[in-house]
Amino acid sequence: MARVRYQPGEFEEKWQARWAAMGDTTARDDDPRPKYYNLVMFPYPSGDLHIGHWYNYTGADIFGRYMRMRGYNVTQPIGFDAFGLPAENAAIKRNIQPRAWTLANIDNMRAQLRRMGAGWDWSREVVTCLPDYYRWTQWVFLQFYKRGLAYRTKAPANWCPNCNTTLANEQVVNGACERCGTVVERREIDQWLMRITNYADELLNFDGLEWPEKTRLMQTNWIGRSEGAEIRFTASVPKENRKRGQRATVELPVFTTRPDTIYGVTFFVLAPEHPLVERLTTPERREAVRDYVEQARRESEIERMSADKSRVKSGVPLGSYVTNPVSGEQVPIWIADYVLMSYGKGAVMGVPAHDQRDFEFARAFDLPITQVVRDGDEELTDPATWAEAKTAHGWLVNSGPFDGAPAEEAVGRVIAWLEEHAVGMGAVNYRLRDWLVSRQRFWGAPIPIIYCETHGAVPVPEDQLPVRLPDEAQFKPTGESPLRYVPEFLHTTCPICGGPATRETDTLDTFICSAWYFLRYADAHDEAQAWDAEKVARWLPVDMYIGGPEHATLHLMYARFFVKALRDMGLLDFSEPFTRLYHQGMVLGPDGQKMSKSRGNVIAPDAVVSRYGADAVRAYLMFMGPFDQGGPWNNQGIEGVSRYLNRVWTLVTDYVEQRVGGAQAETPAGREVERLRHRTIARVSGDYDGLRFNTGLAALMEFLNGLNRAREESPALVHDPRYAAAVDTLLTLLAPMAPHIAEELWERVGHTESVHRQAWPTFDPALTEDEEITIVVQVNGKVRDTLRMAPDVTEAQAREQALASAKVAAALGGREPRKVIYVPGKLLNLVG
RNA sequence: GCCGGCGUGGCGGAACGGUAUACGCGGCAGUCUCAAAAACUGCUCCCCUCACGGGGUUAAGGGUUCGAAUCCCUUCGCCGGCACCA
Repeated sequence: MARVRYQPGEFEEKWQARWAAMGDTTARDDDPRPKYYNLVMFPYPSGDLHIGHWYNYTGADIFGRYMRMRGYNVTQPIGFDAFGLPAENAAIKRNIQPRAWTLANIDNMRAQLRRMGAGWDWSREVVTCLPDYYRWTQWVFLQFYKRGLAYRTKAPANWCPNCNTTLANEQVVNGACERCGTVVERREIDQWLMRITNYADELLNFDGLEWPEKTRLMQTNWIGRSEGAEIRFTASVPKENRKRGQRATVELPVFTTRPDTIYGVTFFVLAPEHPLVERLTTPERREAVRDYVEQARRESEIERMSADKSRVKSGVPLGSYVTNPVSGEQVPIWIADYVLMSYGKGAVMGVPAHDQRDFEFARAFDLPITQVVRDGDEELTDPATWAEAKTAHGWLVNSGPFDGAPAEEAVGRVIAWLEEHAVGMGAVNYRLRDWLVSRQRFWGAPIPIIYCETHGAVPVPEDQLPVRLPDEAQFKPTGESPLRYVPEFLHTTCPICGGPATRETDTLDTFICSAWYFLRYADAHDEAQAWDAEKVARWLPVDMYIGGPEHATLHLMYARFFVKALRDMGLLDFSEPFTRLYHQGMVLGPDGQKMSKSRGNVIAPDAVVSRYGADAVRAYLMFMGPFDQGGPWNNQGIEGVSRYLNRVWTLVTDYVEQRVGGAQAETPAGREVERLRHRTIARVSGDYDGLRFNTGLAALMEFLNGLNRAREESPALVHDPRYAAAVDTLLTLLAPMAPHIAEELWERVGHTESVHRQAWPTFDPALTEDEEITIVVQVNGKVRDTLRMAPDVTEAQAREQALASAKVAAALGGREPRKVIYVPGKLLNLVG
């Protein structure tokens, strides 16, 4: 008789349709069970779900299904992060509109997401490019604007000449555009920023969060908190109205982490872009300075991204001098591109003796080097003979009133002096910069601001939102937003005076859309407000967030900032969006390399799903290795997992066939089956809790192997109710990982209610142990024998048996054990 | 350069400080078959031994411990992040 084999194609889609009709994955707000918010990073609708999405979402779905069986009211919402550059680039390339391209992709990806068999809560779907979503993105932006957390300024911005837009600091990688790799330029333009720096300190606090250590560290380093002092140097400059001979004093503050080295300042350096450069330049230096500034502007980003950071320092003197407010000394002012306008005050006090970069600069231009810190009682040597700066903290020398101040105190004493004399203060500086959010592109949420000649920048009244994107635009590489060339969009009237006005034509960074989408999921279709406070209080914060680690300093930091700011506006009553965070690893191509079209090593999910079924793809992805590690795809690996599912199929269908007729009766073999069942429940539960799906599946494989062996040895097992329980447990434990086959077989076994509605099985710890255990006997730490004994064996009994063993006796060679280590139920070590 | 992570069979990977190599892949042998595929069974870290058995092995070296893949130190290699951050 031909056996009916496991053919997932025959039932997977049937169950997907039935589950949709059942509605179990649609979480109700009024469900009395405890809530569980199981979130995945929503996809960008690029066209197709790729294997990385499958990996991410399968792990999340297994966890969500598991939590549902554990009795939680789980929501696992899904949506689309639908604004962004690829749509616009596709529009340019194919001469279509971004909206049509995006919405078609979304339709396709919805079907692919369903084909995973994942328990999505479609009732909460959000699509960020639709007006009923971006209306509220604009509203959120205006709340930030009203409180001064969104502002417009003219400042140097990262400009990608290929994408024709500005970029956030976080989107610049090694001086190049994160998206296209083009070297980023600096441009002075008006732009919108979000005041994330207000929250720098609070963002450093991760208390109560279950986040990967690595991610917390990355954010911490990105924020880059340094403690030190602000010190105000002064310089004399010609008065701006240029009355002959009249001079004014300007302040030149610096930030330093080493105020204790203040007496070692021998020069002063400004960033080439520093606003006071021109005024501080003497006439005879004007030309050289202008050349250097020009050169730095042209080359800086390219040069600064070059790997060789030890390149020779460059710079030119301005011809003028600053006064050191502590020592009263005058030192020359230089500009040099090793000083960055974007960090600190854009100016540094040059202390070549105790800072390596200043040291190199002084060497390059023969500037004096004065030692002001000594390390213990060492003899002072001539700094001209040093190979590098002495950066250790120590005792002050050559430092006027501070001479002899010890390491611990020196910094504090100098700061106290600065404060007392009102020329500086203790200060904290951050590497983090405000978040630049305006993009000179079409396919984003329009910034809801109107410019009026008399009233300036005026926010669009909230009841007039959304500011709709026009249906069509022309895409030309002008460097300006295409919206500028849509007259119906551009021209409007001032909300205050009704006079002629123009709209802001930049759109918002898509990271704004994704910085609050997890709030909208709680109340996705509210037409009256961004979210209902009660619903958000019901569902937030997110209990589990699973997504890639590449967003550590982007989305994950922006979302934290948004939640904290919205909390301070009284719009939320919690401080952190994501309680538990988990990063899945990356699926590599069969060659162990990152998948890419050019390498030809891309695995298309649709193709493998049609060949092996969704369950096999899910299970194989999880079996590949630890979930946070990912690994190379192996075509034979999925064969193996598919074979396993086939064996499950065979075991259960055989059982259904063979149990017919015979009377129910316990068999001796049933005892071991029952123990195996309990042990497996314990293992799989623990593994699912910890997202260790690879070992969870290994346990399920061992379970199946054990059941096959037991039934082979005692065929009467099929009539033993403990075997029936084992079959049920196998399917129940498998259900989160391979939901379709589990459901199909569950029905074939004769159950009428979905396997996914079953309570997660419990286990009795007493039954997870074998009736007889193996005690390892070591002599001097080397294994010499193993003993089969009762689990409650005492040390004396174990010792007696061990000494009776010939192998042990031989190893001991007649000596008496000097010491005996006994680990109950596990091991006996005889030390001779 | 700085910060973090990781090195275990031919391969992916298991191992509360307690029998290293679970589970799977691949390979070898067998059952079934006219044959193949599928399915099933057994073997499969290295060395010595026909065997019984013994010795060795978690990148390399050292240390702590009755006992180390696991903890500590040094070196090498790979991966990720940051990078002239004052």
